[in-house]
Amino acid sequence: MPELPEVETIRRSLSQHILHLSIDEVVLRWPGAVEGYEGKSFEETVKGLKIQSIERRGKYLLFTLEKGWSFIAHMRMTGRLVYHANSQEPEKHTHVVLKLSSGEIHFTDTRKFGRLQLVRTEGRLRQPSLARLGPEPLEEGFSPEELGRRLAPRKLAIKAALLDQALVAGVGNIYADEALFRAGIAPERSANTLTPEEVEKLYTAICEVLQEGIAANGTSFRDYQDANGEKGAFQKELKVYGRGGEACRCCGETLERIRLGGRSTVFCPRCQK
DNA sequence: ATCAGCCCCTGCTAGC
DNA sequence: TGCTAGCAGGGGCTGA
Repeated sequence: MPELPEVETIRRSLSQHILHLSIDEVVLRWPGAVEGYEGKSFEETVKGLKIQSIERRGKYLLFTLEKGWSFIAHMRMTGRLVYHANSQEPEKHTHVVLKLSSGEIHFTDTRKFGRLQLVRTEGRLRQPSLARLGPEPLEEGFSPEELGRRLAPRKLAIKAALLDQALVAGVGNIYADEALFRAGIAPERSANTLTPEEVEKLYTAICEVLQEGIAANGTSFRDYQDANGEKGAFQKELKVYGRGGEACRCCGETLERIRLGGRSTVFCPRCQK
């Protein structure tokens, strides 16, 4: 599940290879993987355009092309963007191949939830899903005070609140569970019941798990890999995610697994209050 | 405005 | 062994 650290790792690894290369040919093996263009097809529109930059916003990757075009990629659950220096046979679930002036990018997604969306560069940030994103947690503009202001009117479970991309961008199921464990906060707590001290702890925990996640090149729990096909290492650091029924690494208590916000949630009933 | 619940999709696993 | 039901989940959408 690519979350902020995984998407950032993909961005960095892709940037090593494809900046300033041109897209010579697009092979659309499953048309449902691309959306958002008008008139000419995705293939015709991006053909011949150079890739000028790759940025990240939340869990989205933003590719700026020439002539005022950009495309936005979202991996959702199982999406991968892998660079191959030499031409490769597409895998079973490779939906889009971008053949570049040197090498090619394969967009592969088993569950077909991921998307590439073509937009005009200047309208990109007004694109609805990007426009509603909350602050970048590792940049200026996110602080304990800001987090507290955003949690204050919310009555839903703090775990569900952290998954809301409008609250803070880029946190998903793995890092939400890990951050709540580090902060010692029970996931079912109503968001608006956190004390200022707890909000501060949560803020610190979110920043730490994301930074450590990036430093480890992400978490490869199931499918995730970066643009070089490399796995991450943060799964070794996970304290609660995916460990329901096992012993807490901190106190030995059996970790509980519940559903919150439609997502499986693991926490320690002794360490998290 | 907020929020719970459903849907999309495939592969894996538990259970019979 | 071979089948099916259940589960995994990000975000868009619907309806309360």
